[in-house]
Amino acid sequence: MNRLTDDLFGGAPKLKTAPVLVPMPAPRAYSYSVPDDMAVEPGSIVQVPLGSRLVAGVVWDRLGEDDVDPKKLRPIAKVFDCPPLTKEMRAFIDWVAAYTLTPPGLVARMALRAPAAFDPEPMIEGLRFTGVRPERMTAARERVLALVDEGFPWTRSGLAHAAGTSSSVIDGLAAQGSFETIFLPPPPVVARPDPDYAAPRLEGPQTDAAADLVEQIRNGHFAVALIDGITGSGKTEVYFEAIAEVLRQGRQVLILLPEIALTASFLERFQDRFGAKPAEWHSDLAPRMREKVWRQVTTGEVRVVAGARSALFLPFEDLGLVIVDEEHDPAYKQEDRVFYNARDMAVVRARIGNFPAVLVSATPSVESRVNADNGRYQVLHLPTRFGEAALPDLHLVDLRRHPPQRGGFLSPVMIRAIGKTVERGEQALLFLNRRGYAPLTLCRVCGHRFQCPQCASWLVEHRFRGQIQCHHCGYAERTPEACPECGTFDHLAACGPGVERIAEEVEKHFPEARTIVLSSDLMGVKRLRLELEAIAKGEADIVIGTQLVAKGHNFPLMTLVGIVDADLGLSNGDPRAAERTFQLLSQVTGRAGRTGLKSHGLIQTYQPLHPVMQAIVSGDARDFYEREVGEREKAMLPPFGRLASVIVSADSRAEAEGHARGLRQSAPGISGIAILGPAEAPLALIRGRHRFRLLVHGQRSSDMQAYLRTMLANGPKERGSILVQVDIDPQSFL
DNA sequence: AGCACGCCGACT
DNA sequence: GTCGGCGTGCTC
Repeated sequence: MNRLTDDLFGGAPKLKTAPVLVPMPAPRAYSYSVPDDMAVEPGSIVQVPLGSRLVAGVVWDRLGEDDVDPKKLRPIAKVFDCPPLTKEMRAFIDWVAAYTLTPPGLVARMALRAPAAFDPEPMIEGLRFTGVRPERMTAARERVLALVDEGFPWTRSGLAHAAGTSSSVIDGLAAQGSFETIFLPPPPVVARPDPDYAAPRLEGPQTDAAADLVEQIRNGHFAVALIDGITGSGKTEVYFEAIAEVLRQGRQVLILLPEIALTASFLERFQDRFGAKPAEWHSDLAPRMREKVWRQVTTGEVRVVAGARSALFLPFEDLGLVIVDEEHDPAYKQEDRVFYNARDMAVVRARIGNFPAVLVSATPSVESRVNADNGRYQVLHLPTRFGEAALPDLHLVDLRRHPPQRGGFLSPVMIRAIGKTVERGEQALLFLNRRGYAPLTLCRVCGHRFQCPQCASWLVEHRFRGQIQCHHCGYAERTPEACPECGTFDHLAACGPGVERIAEEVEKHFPEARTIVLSSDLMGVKRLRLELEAIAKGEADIVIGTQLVAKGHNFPLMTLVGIVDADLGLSNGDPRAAERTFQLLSQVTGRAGRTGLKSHGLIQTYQPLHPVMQAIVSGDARDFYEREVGEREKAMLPPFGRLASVIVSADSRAEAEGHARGLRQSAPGISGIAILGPAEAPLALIRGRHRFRLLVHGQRSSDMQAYLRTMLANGPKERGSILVQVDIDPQSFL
């Protein structure tokens, strides 16, 4: 008995029905009738009428309680000729939906993000030589027949092109019976990677780590490994061996990367090892390519996908391994529509599929570190650099002892180091994680500060563009010449540095040096790639960059890395500030020393004793992580213990901050407040329009609720805020 | 989420 | 007189 077949009419004629997840925020699947001549099974991808339009949906396992009026049932329009979603994929979608409190239809929609891909790609028309030679021979015909003699099929235009003729020659031969038309399967988007294409280049601890991973793959069960290795230690080469083993088993592999790390150089590295590129999956893939990749992933034709977080929802035919590279990267969090952290959901995907997951980072997230300490993850440690690479010498520059000149932001120590580097013909990288010229502008006459009219943040001056901009909401206006408050001209003062201002200072000290600013607002991705290539070739002496210089690219001549303001970001109230700063500074200083040249890092700070600075210069982060775990416990951030807590949710960070301020004043029993984005998975307990969560923890949750009710009742922005008391089990994703 | 329906302001 | 803004409500 087909369990999808429900007898809705007692003795009346039987009507086949099926539950279908539709791309809509309904709490459960909808019922559709199945035409007599149609066969569906759980996982079938179908087209159904919904309101006035046709949408793609998935036949689901169960309907749940069903009280829908049978008269409302509409028939499934068609079943796509496409492999059904596997049982694992369906279980994954249900799990993610339940965990993130997202309607299952919206999660399923993420797996169907390739509009026209559900029907098979059309076959390619090809020609094969029949052995029949034409009565009359010509030179052009001769050339064509010489090519086809080997018996392989050709496309009509391909053959004409290869023979240097027009396609009418081919048509003429076909009319003589020289060719038969055959249909060829569409070409694969990428060639099959060969696990034994190039021998692995492994040494020392890499060999053991790779052997451990291969062993895990051979066991073929769920397990999580954390590759914890410093920059340049060869982490990629190690997980490539795990991939090779999965390929030998004939199963598929998913490599998750933060979008920005999906570079040509990564794909080339993969190709060097496996003889073919992985298929790419990210948001700006051309639609046609997107469909092909989706299709070939479902059929198993594509064996390895390298993708951004959304690739996690691709319906693999037989996934056998998931890798999460740069697992600490905040880009894994999706904070719109469906809120999830792809790193955590990758672990869930592996558990449901009963295969290994590998998390990779030079600076693991505190969450992963805790999971490793608790024995949930196996740690593979790579403590040394690979090959020629040597770690840069790192030194703190105490800005209290070596202050910059008046009006400047670079310490004399830093300026001397830049000078020596440039003299040697090497490159210097100055890192400041702040776009624009100055983060705050004020009037020296009346004290007016330029503030965004739409939100509350300061307007940032962008001198190259002649604008002042809000980095929060995107508001921008031309830089005014006079103070809008008191009308005074020429008395507006720029406060604090941005990369543009550092460039100005550098140009003053080194007028002959070739200086370039790399900032996301100054160039598109294409332009950026060109600039990065030019820099790698030595076409710049001093590079000044924001966050985007932290990732990926290697600069062989880069022997000095200078952090302009290492303290930036430590004081913004984010409970993860120290961890983020540590990760960012590690990445940036890791840009130096990738070749044999001796390299240095100078870190300007007012807090040389801060644990982040100590961890960075000592290269030993153990104490730092231990401390961070303690701080997290105090702030009640995941992934710790089971807590009785209260969560307030708000529509914006500003609103959440307002609530936090109010709470600190009005509720003395509070022991911790943390403001979280919606993808903090274990806290994904409130849905709706609310975008930020304020997790408040106190001695007694009933007291907390009372405080919160009072505060929200009196607050000016209470609209849309709700209260929930919850028990959180932050480890529940395992 | 998407789309239709519905009720009030500036324009061919 | 219409085009079009986005508020409200519904979809098996």
